[in-house]
Amino acid sequence: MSHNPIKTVPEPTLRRLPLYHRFLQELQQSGREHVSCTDISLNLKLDAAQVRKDLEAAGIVGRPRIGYVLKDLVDQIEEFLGWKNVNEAFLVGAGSLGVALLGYKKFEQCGLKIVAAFDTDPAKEGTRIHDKLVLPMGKLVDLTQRMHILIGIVTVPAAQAQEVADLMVSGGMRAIWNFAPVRLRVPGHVIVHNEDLYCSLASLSQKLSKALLAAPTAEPSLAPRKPALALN
Amino acid sequence: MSHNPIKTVPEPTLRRLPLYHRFLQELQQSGREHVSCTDISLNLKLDAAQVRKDLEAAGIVGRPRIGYVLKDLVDQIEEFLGWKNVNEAFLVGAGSLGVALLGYKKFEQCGLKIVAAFDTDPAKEGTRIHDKLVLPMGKLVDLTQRMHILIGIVTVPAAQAQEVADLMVSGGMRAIWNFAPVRLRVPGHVIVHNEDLYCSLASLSQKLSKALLAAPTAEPSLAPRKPALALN
DNA sequence: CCTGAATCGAGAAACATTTCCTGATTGCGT
DNA sequence: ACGCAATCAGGAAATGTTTCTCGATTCAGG
Repeated sequence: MSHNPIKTVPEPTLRRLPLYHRFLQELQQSGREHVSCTDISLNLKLDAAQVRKDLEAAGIVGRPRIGYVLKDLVDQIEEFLGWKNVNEAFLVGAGSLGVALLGYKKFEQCGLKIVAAFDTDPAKEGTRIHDKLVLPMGKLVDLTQRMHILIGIVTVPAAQAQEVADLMVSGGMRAIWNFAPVRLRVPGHVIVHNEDLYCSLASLSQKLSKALLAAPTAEPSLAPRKPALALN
Repeated sequence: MSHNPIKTVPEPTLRRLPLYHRFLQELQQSGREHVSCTDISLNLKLDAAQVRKDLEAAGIVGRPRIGYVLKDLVDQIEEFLGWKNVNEAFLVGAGSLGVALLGYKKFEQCGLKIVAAFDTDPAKEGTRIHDKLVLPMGKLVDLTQRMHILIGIVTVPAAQAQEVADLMVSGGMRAIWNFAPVRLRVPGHVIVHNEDLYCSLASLSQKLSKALLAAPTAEPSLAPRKPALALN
């Protein structure tokens, strides 16, 4: 692929494709053969035109009056998202968040196989979490290199995140999924995805504040509220 | 809604404001009094004009040549995001992800106080996690009503998420922070924020696939790779 | 007090995304 | 075989977001 045959796909589209994928898989189990954009849009409460454009962006074509062949569609979405060729990943930071991620079985169906975890805590060294071995930080760079691991998942506290990212980069990783609330500094060839809960929360709380100003109480609940209560 | 006095702020802006806030707090600790958009943009690698527009959207004004008064700026961002008046929240699903969220101490500084957790597991009932009481599901609706809890956090498996959301809504909650990979169906007056890791992952893996096609190997690492290794 | 540089502010332009519209294709029922 | 309705496709319009440009304001230095 010399001169970019892959046109860049809008981020919003990328984030909707998995939604379609999930719904389509459900549909498949109910024995359907074909599906139209309208079907998808109805289920996900989106605009049908948008669904069509998204699929178009992923290079998927359908047939008038029929829609898309369900099986092919699921396949093509997976292909497009890169979920066919599974990438191995290391996770650093075996705290509760890390443990939670290690337990997400379906990541493997989405092209992500977490093969090991790393942590500074010597007590965790050598144990297994969700069947994945926990190793000491010292081995991170070496193993990343040897095993050609391309994806790193950062679930350490903010203060250590940059340091961990540096190790990942020096081991040759190309993508970092960062759950720490900091912006990592990495070389240009490394992709960083920040999963910053505080940013999400900001959006939520601002919208709630706004909504409460507009309509302080929800539609009156059927049952009258009982006296308030303190929890201790 | 009568006539909207609060102009709607772009979602991207809402998600950048916490970034500014975090950087500004650091700056504050280093004793600075004033800050310019340029300072912020340099640190976060954004466009200065964008920073200015974001602050403008939040209704914040600065002074030419000086910039913004650091203390006021931090205050105004918090005010705008609704982080001043703390909202209480219930978390449902005390699995590892739930436990992780219960441990995020800084949520309180961002207007979110998780006051209790709920879980179906009787073994967890009555225990405390990060100092928060775990209660049985049966008490969710009643307590939500009595305590006027407005925010619910869903950290249960996908299969139970809708059911939990229904309970939250029936108790009078107005906002749901959903970590389950499903799209919840809720009445129009309820705000839902989906934290769907699979959607994030899709974006990451697609970009990585694309990047690997363009440049299969990173800049050659200094040390030659050692032989690959299997982990077991 | 005047000049210059840094900075905000506000509008214009460029760009991205979503929504709308129209036309072409296909299968179904008659 | 023929029309009808469902559906994709592709372009146009509308909307939203980012980037650019220029003028106004303010402080610092001579």
